[in-house]
Amino acid sequence: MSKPGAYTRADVVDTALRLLDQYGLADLSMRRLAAELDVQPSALYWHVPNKQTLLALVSDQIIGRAAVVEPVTDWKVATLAEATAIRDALLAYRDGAEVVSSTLALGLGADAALERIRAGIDRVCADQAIAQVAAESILFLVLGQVWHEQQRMQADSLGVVSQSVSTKPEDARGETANSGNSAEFGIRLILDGLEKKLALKHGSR
Amino acid sequence: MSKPGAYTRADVVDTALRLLDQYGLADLSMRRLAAELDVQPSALYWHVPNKQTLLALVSDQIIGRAAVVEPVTDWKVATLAEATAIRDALLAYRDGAEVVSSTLALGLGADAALERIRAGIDRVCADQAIAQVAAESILFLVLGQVWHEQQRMQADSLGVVSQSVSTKPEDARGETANSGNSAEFGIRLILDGLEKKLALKHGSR
DNA sequence: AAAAGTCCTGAACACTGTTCAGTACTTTAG
DNA sequence: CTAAAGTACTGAACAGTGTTCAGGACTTTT
Repeated sequence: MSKPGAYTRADVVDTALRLLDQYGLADLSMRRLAAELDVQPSALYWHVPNKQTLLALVSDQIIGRAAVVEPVTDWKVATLAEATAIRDALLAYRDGAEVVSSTLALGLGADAALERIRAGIDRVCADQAIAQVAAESILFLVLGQVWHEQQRMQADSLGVVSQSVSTKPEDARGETANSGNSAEFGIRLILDGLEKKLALKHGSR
Repeated sequence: MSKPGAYTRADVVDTALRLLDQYGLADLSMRRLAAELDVQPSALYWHVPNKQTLLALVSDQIIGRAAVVEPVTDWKVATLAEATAIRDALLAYRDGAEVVSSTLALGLGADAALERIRAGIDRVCADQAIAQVAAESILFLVLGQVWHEQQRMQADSLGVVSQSVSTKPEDARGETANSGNSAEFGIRLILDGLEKKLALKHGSR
C-alpha cells in the first residue's frame, strides 16, 4: 500500500469537482487545488499527467452521476428521459456544461453521454450513421443550452442584474420551469424528425 | 485624425483573426498579437478593453463573413441554406467554432448567427418562443459539430495520425462530402420536427 | 501658444501550467 | 535483516499569461 495520509487520484478528482462547483471553472487552478489538499502544486502531477486530463476525469464524474433512467417501452420517451438526465447532471455542477463541452470537443472521455443517448435511438434505428448523428445532435443541443444557461446564471448573480421592466412577477418561477420545457422541446423536435425519417424508410420498402 | 502609422481597432481585430487562423486559439496571446503589430502588449488595451472583448469582435467578424444566401420560397430550404452558410463560415477559420461558441455562451455578440437562422423560421412560425428554441437548437448543433470537427482536424494534423485500417481509399474525398451531409442531416431532423409541430398546430384549429 | 485628444512605451504585478532533482516513507525481494 | 523498488511528495524554478499604470511623443483643436 502507501502512506496512510496519502491521496489517491480519486481524491484529487473529487476535490477538483468540489472546487469547480464552489468557485467555477475560471478559478479552478492547479495551485488552488493543491492548496485545498495542503500539498505543493507539483504533487498533483503524480496523480494526473496534466490539467486537461484532470478536467476530462471531472467530466466523466459529472456525467457519470446522471440519474439512472427506468426503462420504458416507447423509445422516444426513453431517449428524452436519458437526455434530460444528462441535462440535469450538467446543471448539478457549476460550469458543468462548459467543462464537458471542452472535454468532448477535445476527444477525451465524456463518451458515456453519447452512448446513453444512442442506446435509446439504436432500439429503433438500424442505420448506425443516422443514429450517431441524431445522438450527437441531441447532445450538442443539450450542452449548448445548458452552457448558455449556466453562463447567464453566473452573470446574473455577479451583479449585472438587468432589473428590466420585462420581468413580470410570474416570470420568476415561470422561467425556470419553462427553461426545462423549452429544453425538452428542442430535443423533441429532433426525435420527431427522426421518427418521420424512420417511418419513411419503413414505408418505402 | 491621428498619426499616419497608427492602428485602428479594425486593424487589431483583423490581425487577431489572421493569427487565429494561422496558429490557433491556444497560441493567440495578447503578447503575440502585439509582437505581430510591432507594438507593446499594453498598446492593445487602448483599442480593446480586454481579450474577451477582442475575441467577441473576432467572432462577429467570422460569422459576419458568412455567405449571403439567395432568397428561396421554401422556408426549410432557406433555413438550411442559412445554417450551412454559418457552418461554412465557422469552418473557414481555424478554431472558428470554439471562438464563436465561447463568445455566444458568454452572451457577448455573435447574435447575428441566431438572427439569420431565426429569419427563415419566423416566416412560418408565429410563436416567438418556439422559433427561438428551434433556432437555438440548430445553432448549437452546428457549433458543436464544427467544434468537434475542427478539433479532430488539428489532432490529426498534429501527428496523432491513427493510420487505421478503416481508411479506405475513397474515404479521403468521401469523408469531407459526408461530414457536410451528416451536418445537414442533423439540421433536417430539427426542421422536419418543427414542420410536424406546426402542421399539428394549424390542423387543430 | 496652450489645451485636448490619440496612440503608444516601459515596467511592473499577480498570476498560470508544468518540470525536475531530491527526499521521506512504505512495501517487496534476496 | 539488509537492499532494492515503488509511492507520494517538497521546493525551487522556468516560461509564459492577461492586465494596469504612469508617462511620453505626436497630432489636432481651441
